[in-house]
Amino acid sequence: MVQFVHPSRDDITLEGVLAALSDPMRLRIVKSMVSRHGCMSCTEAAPCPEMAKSTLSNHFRILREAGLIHTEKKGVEHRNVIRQDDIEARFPGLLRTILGFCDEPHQGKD
Amino acid sequence: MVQFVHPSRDDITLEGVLAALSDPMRLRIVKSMVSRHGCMSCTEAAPCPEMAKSTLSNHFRILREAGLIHTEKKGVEHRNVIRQDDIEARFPGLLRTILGFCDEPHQGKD
DNA sequence: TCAATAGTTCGTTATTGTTGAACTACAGAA
DNA sequence: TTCTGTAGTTCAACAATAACGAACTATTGA
Repeated sequence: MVQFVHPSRDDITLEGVLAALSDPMRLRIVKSMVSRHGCMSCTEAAPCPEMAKSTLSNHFRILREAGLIHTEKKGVEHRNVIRQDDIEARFPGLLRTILGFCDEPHQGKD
Repeated sequence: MVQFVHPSRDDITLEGVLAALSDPMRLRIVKSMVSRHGCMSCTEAAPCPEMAKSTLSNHFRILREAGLIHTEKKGVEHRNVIRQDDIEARFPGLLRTILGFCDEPHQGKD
């Protein structure tokens, strides 16, 4: 089963986005997804490996329901993409501004 | 007594600011303080009159400890000012960007 | 079919938010 | 000075949310 809830562009709220990004772990998840600019599985985007799977899953659900990421099933894993266009359309400059201030996590920009 | 805790400019963190602003009530408090651009007592800046004093007090404490506002005692009330310069120095454009998206609360800009 | 992998859901525990009541601090009046 | 009213804070209780491990589902490959 596992139905993914994705708000439409217009249903993305400022409070929702800020609340989702107010958690350091989620901020790092989003940051690495933006710098990668492509799909990432939940495990790939995990900010630290010792985090419980259930906690990670919860963070992705929050990001998803805030409209920050789009998730779809691809085989055994979930492919997550940042909804950069939607966020930009809704709150121009917001994501860029916020992410510009947080430190690079570890991504190698291969 | 009542010692106010104000982080120094450098101790203001992005997560702290985002967490403080991720609450709709606090967002409205900050918004009205910015548009007023002057001191406001806690009661003046209250987003809705039916909110419990203790809740309001807690919101102001969070904003204060996040470095968003500066509070000082003035007679029987507390004068709160937004630390716009500090936030701007630390995270240029952040406050302006965020506040630009949230609706005007009610302030009449007298 | 069986085992392994990627995530989700559930139940428990810990942390945080909300509220009314009691408290502190100050201002003005008597 | 003392008394009263006002502005906020602190405290204790309860409610909501977050983190975790364990059990579960779905898919892949042997």
